[in-house]
Amino acid sequence: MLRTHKCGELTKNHNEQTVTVCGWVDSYRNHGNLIFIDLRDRYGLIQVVFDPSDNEAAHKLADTLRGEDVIQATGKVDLRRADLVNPKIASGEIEVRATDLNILNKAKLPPFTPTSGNVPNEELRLKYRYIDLRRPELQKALIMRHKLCQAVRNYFDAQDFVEVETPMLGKSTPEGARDYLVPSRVHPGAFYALPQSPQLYKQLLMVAGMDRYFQIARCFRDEDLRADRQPEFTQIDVEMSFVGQEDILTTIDGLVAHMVKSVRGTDIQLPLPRMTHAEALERYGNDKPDTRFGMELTDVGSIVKDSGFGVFKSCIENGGRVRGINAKGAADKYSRKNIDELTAFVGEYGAKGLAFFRVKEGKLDSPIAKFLDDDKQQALIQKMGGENGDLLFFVADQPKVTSAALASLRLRLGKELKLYDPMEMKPLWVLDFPLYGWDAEENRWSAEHHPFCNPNSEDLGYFETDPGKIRAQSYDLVCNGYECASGSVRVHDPVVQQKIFDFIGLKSEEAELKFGFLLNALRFGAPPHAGIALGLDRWVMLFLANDNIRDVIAFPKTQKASDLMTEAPSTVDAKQLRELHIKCDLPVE
RNA sequence: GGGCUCGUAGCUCAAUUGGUUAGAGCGCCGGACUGUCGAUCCGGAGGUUGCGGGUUCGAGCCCCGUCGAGCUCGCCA
Repeated sequence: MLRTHKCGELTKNHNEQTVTVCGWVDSYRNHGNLIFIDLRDRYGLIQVVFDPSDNEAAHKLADTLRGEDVIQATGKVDLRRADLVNPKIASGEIEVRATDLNILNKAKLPPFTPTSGNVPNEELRLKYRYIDLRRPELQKALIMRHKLCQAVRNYFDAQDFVEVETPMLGKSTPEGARDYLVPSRVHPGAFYALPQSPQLYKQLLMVAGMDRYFQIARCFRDEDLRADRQPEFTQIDVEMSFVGQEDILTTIDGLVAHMVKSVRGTDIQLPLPRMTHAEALERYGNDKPDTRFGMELTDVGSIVKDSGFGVFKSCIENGGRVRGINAKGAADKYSRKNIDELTAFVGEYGAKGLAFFRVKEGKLDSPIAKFLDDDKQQALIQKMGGENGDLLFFVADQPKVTSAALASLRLRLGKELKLYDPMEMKPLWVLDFPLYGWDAEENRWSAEHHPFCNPNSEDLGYFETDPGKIRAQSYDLVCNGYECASGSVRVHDPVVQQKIFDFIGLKSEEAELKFGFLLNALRFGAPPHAGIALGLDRWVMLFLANDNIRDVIAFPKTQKASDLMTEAPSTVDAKQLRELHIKCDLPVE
């Protein structure tokens, strides 16, 4: 060991002890005859003092120290005089009077100073990620991530779950996200796919009788990225046999409570609230509601359908809806210009306009208020729960557009008006998702969750009449507007599974080819089973109240899925390609 | 694939309507200094304004293209 103590662990209890510490030079203050170094490691800072009367050579060497140099210093821990205590750092009551200095690695001038407080642009941070990761904030995120994983493993282990590793090199399957492919050298022209999730393997583990499985599993999806999406991410993957939906919900309720307790030290009330998919869409406009604040969507179609405002009226006549939200007390906080910006904002979701009214002296104040008579104005104010000073927004459009536009507007206003505490966590279950959605592009029904999800037994009659009405035995766990877990009761009957493949237009030969192993397994004694997967990255984000997934991943990729540090992906040698029987057909400019 | 924002010194940013030699703070280099902790003081170096083209008497600023980063719609069972 090159050190006897960590920088951040020294306290006044170590007074008079001779210690050796190692770390990075965080800052230096050179007074000529007296040199102060703040030495940093993962655990904190300690001030090291070099006095020529302690050791002239060490003092002389300390004169050359600069930021981010890695050093080893030996000396006696000394209580600081009361007037010299630095309350800003944990070890501020003490310092190390160095009698020896060893420069372990003289650092080049770094492209940025990780602990200066001004954070450089992300491009630079990602290129020099190893320097960026010296920032205590990122170290905190990685440590929390580790703690969370530990809590997850403890929770499941205590309940007889077994963590099983499943293959990274698997089979490409239709449905779902685009696969990352890995060419096979020994099977010319054939490819493995990296897992989008261990979905099929975990079901096969149930057939194998593992009964209770979990895995902290890396998953890969080759789709366009977002602030909360990386091409490779981590799932807490769970599957159980001989259980139904209720058992999964209860098990995961317990897991969430355990995670919150482990990370935050606080208790969360169980069971977690539940809401149907239909209710979420109606009240919040999306299937992942942020329930930390109100401002729920209100339908005012019945009031405006025969009003003098043509936009509202014709919208209703054409099968659309008029819905609105009430930004309490925001009438003076949004200028005409701000509202124009909001109009453009909802335009991104297909809304052709954004009607707004300020509630003023008990009436509506707006360029379009004149189209609504007194009775309608009063009815609107009442329905929206309007009070003087409120700002009402309405979108008149096709139902889906009103949902999407108002859901996003609500989130934006909630954030801008600071309607919630960013540290608060409000998880809830969203249940009764539709099993199928109409895929206009492919002109067929397709599975909303995945094709292994069991239909709600009450809805089987809709297969022939109205497939969009079939509810799935699936469930999402939503927290603060993020989908952070998703699962379902699986099909364990090969006949039903075949029927579903038929229904989504997967020809039986193709189903046999792509999923034959699953259908086969279901024929060999498959227990009823159900499962779920939690997005680990998103949970870490939630616990840190962070909205950027890259800040909770040690080595993340950019939006174009490249690694700025290693410069992956990259071209490879012609020899490698030949071995893989691959020729590149690059796009021509 | 579409929309929007950004790119100026090592870093964070500024630069009036398109107008002289592109500035500041931090950092860096040299010097001074025995109690600092965002040390202080004195001096200094540091720029192909991402790249390419265009408009103009004149471009960091306007236009077109391109590269990169971010946000987002589509996409993500």
